[in-house]
Amino acid sequence: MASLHDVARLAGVSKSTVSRVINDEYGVKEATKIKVRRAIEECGYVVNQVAKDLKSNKTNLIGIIVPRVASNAVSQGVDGLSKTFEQASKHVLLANSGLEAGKEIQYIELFNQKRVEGIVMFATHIDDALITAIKRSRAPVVLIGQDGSGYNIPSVIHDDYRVGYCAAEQLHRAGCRSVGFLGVKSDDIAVDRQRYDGFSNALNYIGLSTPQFHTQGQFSIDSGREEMTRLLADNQRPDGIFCATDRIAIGAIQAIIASDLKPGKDIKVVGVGNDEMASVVTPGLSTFAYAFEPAGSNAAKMLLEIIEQGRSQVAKLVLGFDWVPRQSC
Amino acid sequence: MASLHDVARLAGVSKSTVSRVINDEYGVKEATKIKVRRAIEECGYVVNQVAKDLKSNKTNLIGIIVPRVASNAVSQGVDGLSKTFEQASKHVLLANSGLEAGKEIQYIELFNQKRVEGIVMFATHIDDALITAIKRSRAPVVLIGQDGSGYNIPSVIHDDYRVGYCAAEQLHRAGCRSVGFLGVKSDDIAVDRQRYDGFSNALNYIGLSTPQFHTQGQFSIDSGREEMTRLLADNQRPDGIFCATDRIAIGAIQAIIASDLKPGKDIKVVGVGNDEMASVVTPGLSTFAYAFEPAGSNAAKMLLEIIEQGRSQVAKLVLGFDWVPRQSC
DNA sequence: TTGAAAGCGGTACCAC
DNA sequence: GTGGTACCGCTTTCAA
Repeated sequence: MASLHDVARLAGVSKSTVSRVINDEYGVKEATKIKVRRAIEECGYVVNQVAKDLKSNKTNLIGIIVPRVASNAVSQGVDGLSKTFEQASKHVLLANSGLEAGKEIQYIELFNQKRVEGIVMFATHIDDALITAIKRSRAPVVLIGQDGSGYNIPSVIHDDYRVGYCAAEQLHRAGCRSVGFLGVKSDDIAVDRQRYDGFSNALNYIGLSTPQFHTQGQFSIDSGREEMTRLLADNQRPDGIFCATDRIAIGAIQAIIASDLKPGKDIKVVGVGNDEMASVVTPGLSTFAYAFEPAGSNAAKMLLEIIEQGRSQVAKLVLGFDWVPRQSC
Repeated sequence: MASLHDVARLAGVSKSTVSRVINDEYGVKEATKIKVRRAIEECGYVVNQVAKDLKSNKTNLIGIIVPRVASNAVSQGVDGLSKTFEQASKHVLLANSGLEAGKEIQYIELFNQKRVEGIVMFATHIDDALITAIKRSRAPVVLIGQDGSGYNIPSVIHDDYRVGYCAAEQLHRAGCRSVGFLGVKSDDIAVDRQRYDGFSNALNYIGLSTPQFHTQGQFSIDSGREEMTRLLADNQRPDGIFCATDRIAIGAIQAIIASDLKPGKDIKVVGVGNDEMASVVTPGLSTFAYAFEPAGSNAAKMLLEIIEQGRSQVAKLVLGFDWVPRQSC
């Protein structure tokens, strides 16, 4: 592959001159410019950004770590991130941990070797190893989805506690007296713990009894259906359920229908996220719309501020949500 | 940031020795190894991959260009790509063109400057400028979603012609006599042209009349609903419709219901893709399941083969699909 | 077993 | 206006 040196030889000038032409610097005679441009064309020269990055000690690179791409929260978040970074002339390295433990940490190290200027990570959980890895990282890290601000890691999160609280209020307002929670594994603070706590505390405040149940399934329609089927078979008969995600809620609705009960009437159902699916199921799923793409663009802005100013004014950004009432509650 | 040189000074050895220790090479005395490792620890040295890449003239980098991430086809495809590349120790640069014309071409050039070893592109259309840019690219390019094999560009596509053909057969088998097509803009060869042609030719072969209509909307539920509403208002009364995508089909179903007709009975509806939404709408949407993640992993394998062998055995990979019958047809 | 030095492809300072 | 040269951080002979 042709280098500056080759171009210089071909044009009969020095590397310095070629460099000047390429970078549109002042003080090069028009005639030489033309010579050089012809030489560039002739040998198909393409700038070597690797060499430039080394020399300038700057990569304009941002690393993004995701557990998987094919999820509403992540794919929309990545769109928000990449658009914002693109505007700031940053380029994006994408790493997919595939939910394998330890992979995120490897990627943080790899990204530091690649001299990224910052890292955005979609977190599914937080543990000590991860925190240590983030602390060791030269490149600043911003978290999306889980709150790391307690460990001094800037984070963009959704208002998971309050969404649980509001869910209880909505179910109560709809006349429910006996309710439960379909959650996920408990090390997911944002999705399970926070939403459950908000829900539970609101029930308490309202004067209803604590949740009848708190299942711990997966992030899928199937899992929601199975958990709900099991509960109904167990003779659990709530009049309202709050589901940690819309997919779980949709599965629950299917189970309710399969038991010859009417979701939205016999049992009210509330989800979280406002997945597009929520708008097409029957009955329509009442849910809380989360701002997934803004989560990405805000995280990007925070990270850019940290990169440019050395620190961010905001330690934690909590995004609001909107209640989207449909037929299920 | 500490460099080899700093470590060497701290350990009282030469850069060469430090390099040997870092890369686990033979012939370094145990005692020196220990000295060096302590020095590395002490100054928090992290390998500079940029310098390594320059020196070795190898980046292990792959560029991926997408129109957006938040789409079923793309997000699943990217999962397939990133998993396969990860296994081959390649890293992924992600560029989001945001559907802006010309952006893809800029990214191809940028990726070449960054010395990526190959590029995968999710194409929404193909034009001369794009083909020229791909031809000029040093890094080999593999297309996903549109067929560039006619221009000698390796491509992974779905069997869009045949899906149209099968859709006609399914509608016919379900008793339809008068059918139409809800498409997208016609420069989308794969999604509009191919599916329509297969559909139309099958009708002809079967002995039914050609499609009553061929609309050109967007890739959205709303667009599908609007087009179908307009058709029904126009006194079009097909007994079957084939929709270029599941979202369009879901919109159409909504419009049919809003007109007090029964989708799946008065008007049969068939989609393409097997979006998860198709399984949760009522009536369930009959559709063809596309292999989005395999599209990604196969494209990755093709690209890796080209990078390693210099060329690929396969010029074009056509992925099959499965008929997923539900209530809408 | 270790070190000195050249070079990867650029940039930038200093001469001429 | 243009060229020579040192250097960014690493690897890799070649010598010692």
